[in-house]
Amino acid sequence: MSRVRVRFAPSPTGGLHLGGMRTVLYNYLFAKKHGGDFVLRIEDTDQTRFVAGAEEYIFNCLEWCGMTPDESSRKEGAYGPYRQSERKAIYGQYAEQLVKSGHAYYAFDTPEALEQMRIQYKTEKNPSPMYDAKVRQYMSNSLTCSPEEVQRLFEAKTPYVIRMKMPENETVSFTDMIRGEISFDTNLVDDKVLLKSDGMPTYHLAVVVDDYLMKITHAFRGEEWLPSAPVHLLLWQYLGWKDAMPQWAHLPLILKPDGNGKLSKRDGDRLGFPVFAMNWQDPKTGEHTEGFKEKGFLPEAFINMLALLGWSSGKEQELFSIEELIETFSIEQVHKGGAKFDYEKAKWFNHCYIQKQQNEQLAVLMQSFIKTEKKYPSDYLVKVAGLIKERCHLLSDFWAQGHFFFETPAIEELQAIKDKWNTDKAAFFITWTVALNSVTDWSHDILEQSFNAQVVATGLKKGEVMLPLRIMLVGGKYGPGVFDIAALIGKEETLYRIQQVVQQL
RNA sequence: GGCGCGUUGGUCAAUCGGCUAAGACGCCUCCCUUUCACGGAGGAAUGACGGGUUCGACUCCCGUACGUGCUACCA
Repeated sequence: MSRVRVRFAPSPTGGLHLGGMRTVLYNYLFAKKHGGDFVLRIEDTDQTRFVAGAEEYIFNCLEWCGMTPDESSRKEGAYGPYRQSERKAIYGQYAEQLVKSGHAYYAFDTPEALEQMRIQYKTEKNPSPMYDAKVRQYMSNSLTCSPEEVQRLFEAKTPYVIRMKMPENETVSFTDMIRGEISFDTNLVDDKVLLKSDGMPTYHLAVVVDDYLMKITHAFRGEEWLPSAPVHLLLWQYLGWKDAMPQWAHLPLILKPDGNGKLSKRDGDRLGFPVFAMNWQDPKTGEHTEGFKEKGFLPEAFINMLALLGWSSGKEQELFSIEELIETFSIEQVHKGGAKFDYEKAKWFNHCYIQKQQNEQLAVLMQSFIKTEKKYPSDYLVKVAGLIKERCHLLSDFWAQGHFFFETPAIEELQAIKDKWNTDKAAFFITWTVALNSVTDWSHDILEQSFNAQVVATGLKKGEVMLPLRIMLVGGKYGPGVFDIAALIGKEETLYRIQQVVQQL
């Protein structure tokens, strides 16, 4: 069998969403598992939808996840160029070849004529008429015009497209790697435009030609492409490449968490979670969309979560390293049905990966979330990371969970102390801070011993003074052990915080 | 409307004719922790519906319903 070659073929039109990233992942895993090549091909045949920066953005997203293509516009292999706009000259000849063999024809219909046709043939039973075998005989094309007329139109530089001539009464079928046997009736498929009037191919011609020329062996794409599969199948056949056709797999959709339908950027905005892999700013509207990366996701967690959204290994294991995914993944085990995206579960994955992460690395990752000007030594950050990591689902939780390591906190829960405050407690803290003043070995154990001794000496219950102490140091009822916190923030700051609060009571 | 595809707890899902239907997320209770979290122990919650086939069906077949995708000189 020939070397496995797969491709991810996005249009550079905007942010890369979950569905797109998952398509990349499955392609990548499949390629690596079979020792094949992972190709990135930019499908920029629609010049009206071109968005500046979108291609670079795609590269950035793949890089963040460590899924670098083996061949791409940045790393030319033997099958370039990898940008369809730069391959424009290639497609025309194949379209012409199809015209010669009788599988395609020139069509001169203006946009107005097409619209007119759709209105004319529209009925209640057929709300969207197709340019098909019946309709094409009433349109302006090389099937209805005489050769002389066609010649005249060419000479007059009349804009034209090349349309595929769909056969009548045929059944086209193929085996999808996920869904099995699928078949279509050609009477229900229209004469797709293959080559546009600007000389650019449409997706239909371009995928087939490029997949052939790039020797793609397996083609994975979203389920939304299923209805046009017969067009592609026939093209492979008419171009005489049937034996080289890749195996197809149509991936299920990723659905919105509530209600029904395909997950869209809007849902993320509405429900408060990212949909794009990384931050994306639309150059035209200036609209900014937060990505998983900037939201505080670790790429390993993001990938793990994505892999299991529509695929299952069949085992109980849920945490997979990229190597394990490559080892375990199989396209046949991808589900047929769409999966609703669950942000809570996504955060759970991230939480797991944060726990696995070394404190040293976490400290570096968390740095961008510190909101104070002051710089802290890295070993301080490492200690903080170790103390609060288990409370974080996102890297961005770092601040909410550990801000008091970097600033004197506002006392949110002052009332909780006030309610049960009395002179005994006030005396406790005053005498304890005095005792603390002479402590030289400022460590967790010493602090705890000192505190316990003071509790015994005053006859108070430990719990009565523990909670106030926590609130004095943290501002609220949360966070790591109080003596850990005190030990880390240091003597001066600890005493300062206690005194500040005691004064307010 | 037509065509395609899909349908196991709230969500992700296991099962490839033997089910008293795994597991995970989330939720609830309890334990641990004089905070929160982590961890531990429990709990509630599932085969869209109707027909077949079969000793036996969540698993196979057929209908129905529902959902979703497509139906552009967009991908």
